Amino acid sequence: MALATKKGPSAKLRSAAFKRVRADHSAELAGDYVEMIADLIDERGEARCTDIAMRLGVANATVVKTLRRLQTAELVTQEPYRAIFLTAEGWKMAEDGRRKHALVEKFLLALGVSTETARIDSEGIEHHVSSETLRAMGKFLARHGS
Amino acid sequence: MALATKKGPSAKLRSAAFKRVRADHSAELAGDYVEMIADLIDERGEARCTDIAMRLGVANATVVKTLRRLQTAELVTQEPYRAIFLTAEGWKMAEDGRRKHALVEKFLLALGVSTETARIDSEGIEHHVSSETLRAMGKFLARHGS
DNA sequence: CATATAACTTAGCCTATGCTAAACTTTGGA
DNA sequence: TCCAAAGTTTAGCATAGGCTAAGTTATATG
Ligand SMILES: [Mn+2]
Ligand SMILES: [Mn+2]
Ligand SMILES: [Mn+2]
Ligand SMILES: [Mn+2]
Repeated sequence: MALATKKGPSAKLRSAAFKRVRADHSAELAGDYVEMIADLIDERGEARCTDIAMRLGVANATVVKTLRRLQTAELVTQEPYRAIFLTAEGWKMAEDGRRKHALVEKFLLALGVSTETARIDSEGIEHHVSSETLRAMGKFLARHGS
Repeated sequence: MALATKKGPSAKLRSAAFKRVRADHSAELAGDYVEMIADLIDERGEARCTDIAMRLGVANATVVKTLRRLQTAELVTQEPYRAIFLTAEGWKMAEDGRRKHALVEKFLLALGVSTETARIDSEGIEHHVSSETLRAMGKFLARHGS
């Protein structure tokens, strides 16, 4: 068959995209947690398991287990039955995440979607936006949107 | 503390975003598989485990196991040691996915990012774009870009 | 100041998604 | 034709991220 076989990138290059997605996803939960913990500390002075569980829409026990991993990763500290704190590294990750998240959300708004949709879609999209794309979104915002 | 406490959406509303992300993620693998199977069938006449494993960058056994789930979900059919086929539902999902994926990728290009970055970022972003955002991207493409 | 309630933790379970190693089929060449 | 290589499947393992139910600690209030 002498079909044009317009072939895309090599298998090697192709797999790079999926590897990036898998890497994004394995960093995602940690990013959302530290961002939320930072928000809770700023908003109400402290972050507690229950608030995180509420906001994420998962069971309390799930939060407890995840926090253990974040402790191992040196992103948070916690004494039993006490509030949760961020390490320096945790704060850095939270702030990077907030910046990126806010930019993506503002970008979607500037693109013309509703407040609700921007809020919801940005929660997933934020984790897959490379720095190059983030810059492009920033430029768009500078031209259009606020 | 009489801080302004500019509070965002209710916890209930907030959790909706994370629930959407979790739902997106649980649909994601199936979407990527059927899209890739459709591509392989179109490009080379048939889809085999090995090709999928190569392109995804995972082990063969992982693909075999995932295909079992997709069979249960009635998205693909397969006889032992034979090529993989899509059901009618599988083709529909593949085509919807291709449309969305292509639009997101073209949108990123129109936004000004490189071919490589558009290809890579769109692989993750496509799964978190609501129909409203997709429409907004379509409008942007109509104005700018090709 | 005692105790009921709220918050937190533990235990035990599940599914999805990954891996390696070993076994089994298919198939193209010699 | 037959057999080695390529492709496929199975078995067994691991981790992440969910859940419920039951136990433990802290705390607010009567
Ligand atoms: Mn997020
Ligand atoms: Mn994602
Ligand atoms: Mn896709
Ligand atoms: Mn994808």
